[in-house]
Amino acid sequence: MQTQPRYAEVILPVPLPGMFTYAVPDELAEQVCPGKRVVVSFGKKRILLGMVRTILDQCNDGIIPKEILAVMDDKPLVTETHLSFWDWIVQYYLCNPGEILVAALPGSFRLESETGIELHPDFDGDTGKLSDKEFLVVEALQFTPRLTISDISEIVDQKRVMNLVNSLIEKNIVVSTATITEVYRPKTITIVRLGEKYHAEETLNLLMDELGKRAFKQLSLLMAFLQVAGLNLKNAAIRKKELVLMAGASLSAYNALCDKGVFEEFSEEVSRLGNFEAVRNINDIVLNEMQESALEGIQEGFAKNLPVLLHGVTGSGKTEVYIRLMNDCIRSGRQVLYLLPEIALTSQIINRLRAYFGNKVQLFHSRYSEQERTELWNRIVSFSGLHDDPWIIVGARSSLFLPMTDAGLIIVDEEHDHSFKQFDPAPRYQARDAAVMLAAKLKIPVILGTATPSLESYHNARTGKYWLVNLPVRYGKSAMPTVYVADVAESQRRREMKSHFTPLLITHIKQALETKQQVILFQNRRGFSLRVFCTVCGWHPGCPHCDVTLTYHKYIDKLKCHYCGFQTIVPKRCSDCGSDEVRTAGFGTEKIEEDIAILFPKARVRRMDFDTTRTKNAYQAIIGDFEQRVVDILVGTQMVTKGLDFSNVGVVGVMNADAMIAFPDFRSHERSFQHIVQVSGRAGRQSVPGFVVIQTGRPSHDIIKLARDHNFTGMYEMEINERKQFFYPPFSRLVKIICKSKDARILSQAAMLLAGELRDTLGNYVLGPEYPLVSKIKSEYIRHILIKIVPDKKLTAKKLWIRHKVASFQSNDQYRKVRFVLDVDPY
DNA sequence: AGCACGCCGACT
DNA sequence: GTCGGCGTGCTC
Repeated sequence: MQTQPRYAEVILPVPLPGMFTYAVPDELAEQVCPGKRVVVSFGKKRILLGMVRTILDQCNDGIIPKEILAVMDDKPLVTETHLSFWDWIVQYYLCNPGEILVAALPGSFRLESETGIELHPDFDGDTGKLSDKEFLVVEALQFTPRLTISDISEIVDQKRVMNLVNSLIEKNIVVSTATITEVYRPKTITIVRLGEKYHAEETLNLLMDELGKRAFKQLSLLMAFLQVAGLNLKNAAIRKKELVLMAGASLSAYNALCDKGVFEEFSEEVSRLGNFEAVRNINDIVLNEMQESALEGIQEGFAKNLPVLLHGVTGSGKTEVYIRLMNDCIRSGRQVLYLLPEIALTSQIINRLRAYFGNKVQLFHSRYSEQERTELWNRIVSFSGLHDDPWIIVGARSSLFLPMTDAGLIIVDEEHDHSFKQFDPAPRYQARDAAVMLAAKLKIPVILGTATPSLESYHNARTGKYWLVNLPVRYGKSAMPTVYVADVAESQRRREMKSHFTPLLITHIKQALETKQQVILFQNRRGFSLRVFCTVCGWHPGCPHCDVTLTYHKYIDKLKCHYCGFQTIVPKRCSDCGSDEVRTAGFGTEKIEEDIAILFPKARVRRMDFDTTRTKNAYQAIIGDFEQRVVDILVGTQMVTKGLDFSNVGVVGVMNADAMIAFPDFRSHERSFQHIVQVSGRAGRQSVPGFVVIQTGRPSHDIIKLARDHNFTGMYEMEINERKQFFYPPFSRLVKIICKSKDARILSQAAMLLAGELRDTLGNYVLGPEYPLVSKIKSEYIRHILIKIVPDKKLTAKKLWIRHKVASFQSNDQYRKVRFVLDVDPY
């Protein structure tokens, strides 16, 4: 016999440590349970939707709990396992539970109320004793039943409005209300049917004669309807939009027919998530010998209950292996979660998966609208194993929080990718690592797949924590691409460079275009784009709010800051020495796009970078065009390096490998290797032989040679030794403390002092404070303190200690203005 | 994070 | 007086 819940610990959508205890009123006792949302009052005015985490039968001393006001859900939205996963993230990544709630639930599930006022039911309409402003408010309330505080602000054109509101409340003229409204509405479409009267042939013929005399547009609407309906007059239903479009008629003609009762409108609920038919059979997938043995290897790892690291070279056919595993999982009645690092990749993979699994596949990522997310959540919560239920979720890192009730397999593709780590805002979690933890909690298998494993994962495989499976050969007839290293310095000396292209790269591009093959050009950073500088004194305009040089954007003919969005016109004169010798230099994707168009005027060039992929479908459009071969040359940033699968790429050019390698960061070599090998992997899939040209000023650099030879283990051995020697991950764990303040002096002081205090206990495991690469963003100065921790049993305790230390330091009166952000396992 | 409260300077 | 600005403290 279970006792009645008396108290509940509730997670609230606020960035505060810990949870809040609320009393469970008797009438709600049967409904309250972990994983359901509840309405509670928080602070003086706020009404919030929170998530019940635990039931308590006692309440801690010293707090007077308020009562839960209402329970929002019939059944838990989130399972106990997922809630315990949330607990883990809070503890491991040192964030607040509320931050996870915000990251996990679609906005519409955690709506916050806005306080408002309504007319008091007993108000007699006597406005005589009111001030002018009070009168304005009361007058407005005659027209709208409810006003929010900000509405009132606007009406009386005054910022502070509480005095006014309070006086109205005291006079019993208005009452204050706070309501929670759920905003999710299913999407509906309008369906048109033929009015019953016209089901009979005679009436219909009469009508047509009638319309034929003068109402031609109406007639054409009717004809269009009949054409689609065919013999099925009675039951035919057509979308209003389609019908009007087909007939080329206007809405007024359509409405006229509705008024006559010829057409009847119905509204029908439809999914925002689309509808897809499976067009291919799983059995058509024929795995080669290598893939078969990889599949066996994976199953062996599953049997040992170990996370599996699938190291398959680019183009080795990992996806086919995944599809087989997914199919097995689904057939055993369980769901699959397929994580990808970025939206750019989802659009390609989703098409491949939908061909086999149709509606069973659902996409999910941050560019989904609130409504779409809510619909998917609802469908997942009510998952019951039906044919069209969401069996396979393909998504970016936030899909880890989808409350899948019957998950049976997690796949993390491109596991090495850094965008699995969320940086801002909290929770700053690494989705790949979190996925391994989630799988452990769910007691289900997990695969991490990649052509270039992260050092961390590969180290785990070497030390027996993960199970390693190799897929060392490309699928089908394609061979690994031939990689050339082009010496930029040498070509410059010989004056053979054309813009930023070496003769070697140009030759290969030309060859590829002549044989109707496509080209991908990779330029590593947007930051390396055009800058404006004075040729006399070297002055270059920087952002007034950030510690960066402004970059020139041709399409708007302006200088722009990539950190805060600040824009300004290009100065005609140097503001330092006054000369008018202001020029642009450097090269970004935009510049390359421009230069390549001059070198190959007939080629169709497209650019894929941050600027050209802002909208939800922009990726898909560019990738689609490239797939359809509407584009010959694709110029892009990191986005083009990632797991995209094109069948006709003859040449890949790495425009400048050096900036990547020289990046001041202990992961720069690993990252450069990954980028070069990944982008090279886009070349020569299927039967086309592929070529890669890496342009560099340092052709003898180890990383260049290793990447040229696709020598992953060579890179691993070299880098892992460095990591060991300097005690970096995977041998240590890192916690970065990011210190921010608008006051540069206080910040320096505080960071120095905090680092000193930490050093007193942790010794030289504390590095810094250091100036980060960009030491000022949006008028805020920044310092980093880095702490290395031995990853032993005390890891969690040590992290908690750091958290407490920082919190107590922050309560120092002097350093109130400094904010400290903790980033665990930073990138 | 929000939100209220309280204190101070500016303005009708 | 009253309003806006901003620093401070609290939220079960």
